[in-house]
Amino acid sequence: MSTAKKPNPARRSERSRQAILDAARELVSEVGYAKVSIEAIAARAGVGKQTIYRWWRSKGAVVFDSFLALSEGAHGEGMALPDTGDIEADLKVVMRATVAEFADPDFEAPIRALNTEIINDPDLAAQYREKLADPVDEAKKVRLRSAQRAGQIAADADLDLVLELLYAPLYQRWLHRSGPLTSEYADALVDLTLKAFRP
Amino acid sequence: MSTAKKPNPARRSERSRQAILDAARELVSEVGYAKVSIEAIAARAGVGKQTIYRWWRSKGAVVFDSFLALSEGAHGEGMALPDTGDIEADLKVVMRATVAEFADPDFEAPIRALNTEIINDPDLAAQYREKLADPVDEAKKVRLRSAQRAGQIAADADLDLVLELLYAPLYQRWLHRSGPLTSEYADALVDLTLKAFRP
DNA sequence: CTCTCAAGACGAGACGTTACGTCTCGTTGT
DNA sequence: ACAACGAGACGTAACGTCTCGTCTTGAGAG
Repeated sequence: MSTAKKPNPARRSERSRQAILDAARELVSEVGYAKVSIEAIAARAGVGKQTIYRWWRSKGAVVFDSFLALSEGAHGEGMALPDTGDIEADLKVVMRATVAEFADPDFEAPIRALNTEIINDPDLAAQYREKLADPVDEAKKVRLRSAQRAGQIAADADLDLVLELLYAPLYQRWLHRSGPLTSEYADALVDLTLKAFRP
Repeated sequence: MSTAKKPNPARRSERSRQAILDAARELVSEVGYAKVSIEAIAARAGVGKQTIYRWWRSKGAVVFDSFLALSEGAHGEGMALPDTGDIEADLKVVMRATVAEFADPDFEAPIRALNTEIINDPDLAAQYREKLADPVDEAKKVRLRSAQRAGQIAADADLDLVLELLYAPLYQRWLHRSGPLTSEYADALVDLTLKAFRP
């Protein structure tokens, strides 16, 4: 029997929750993830430390939630990929957009922070996949299935594998800073992946 | 003009250096990277804290060096890949070995710790590529060039791209715990990559 | 080639600081 | 009313700097 007393979520202060999430996001951008402390988040949010410890189990969880809140609401129909009937062209558009996104310095710090936490915390990793990665991947798979029906991709292709071949090299190059992320690189990945999964 | 006084490396105590590196490696295995402190390393090594701060600029740098020391000496001819003339078979052997390595719990903690540091410290990332990744990649490229001469891989293939297609999906799957790492998976990556780069 | 011997790296640990996570306090809001 | 709240005190841990003597070492003297 766990003696843990559970706070009542119904009485939770939405104002404080928002202030904490905002403060966390701001601080990560300003001083970098490693230098952010829970005390600093509490001070910036004008909140008692206990209010943070009551609802989150670590700094990583707070920061993770603050990022999650950002991309919420983007989970409607707006995330459907373009479908012109030309899978190569459509994928290149999407991959080039991803490259551009990774090049934005404003995304650099938060995404690296996110990855740092995900690597070391299986719980957060699961939450990340469930709330962020899986929905986005599913949207991409919708487009890939359409390509399968059009005979542009092998009908028996493992779509998870397709996505890995497309995105993992890009992701690794960015994470390790092991090479330039250019439009040409994005195009090359699309060409190679389509060749690998050609019917 | 930097006013920093530089310690004289010629007078450095090799005994202390080794003790620190050993202590760091042990502690990471025992309690996990996040919970390792410089004070604990110093205590375990029987060394003054200043001796650590004198030669390393952060905990990450110490731990990184301790891993680096492990794989030193493996940089001879012993790291050449098998070359039976059959690139598919040879790559599958190597990839299956990599999968097995990643599955070893003893490697789990150190490699995740290493990646945590590399993501957030461009300096360590550069050192990692120079001292570890590049030499290993070069050995793999030797085998790939042999395959190119044998007409098993397109002569104009970008070998860095070949390696990324092979390893990045594996690496990402392990890092994010987003799927099982099996021999079948390793084989699939080899098959797909070879198809993508077929002449 | 051996013998000094000062420079400086060393082990130990004190120091002030920061942040941790827990724990009261009154206060506020539902 | 009661539980979550803002505020902040508390003991602990580790930070990075610093000052002690002590021990090592390499360059010059013999």
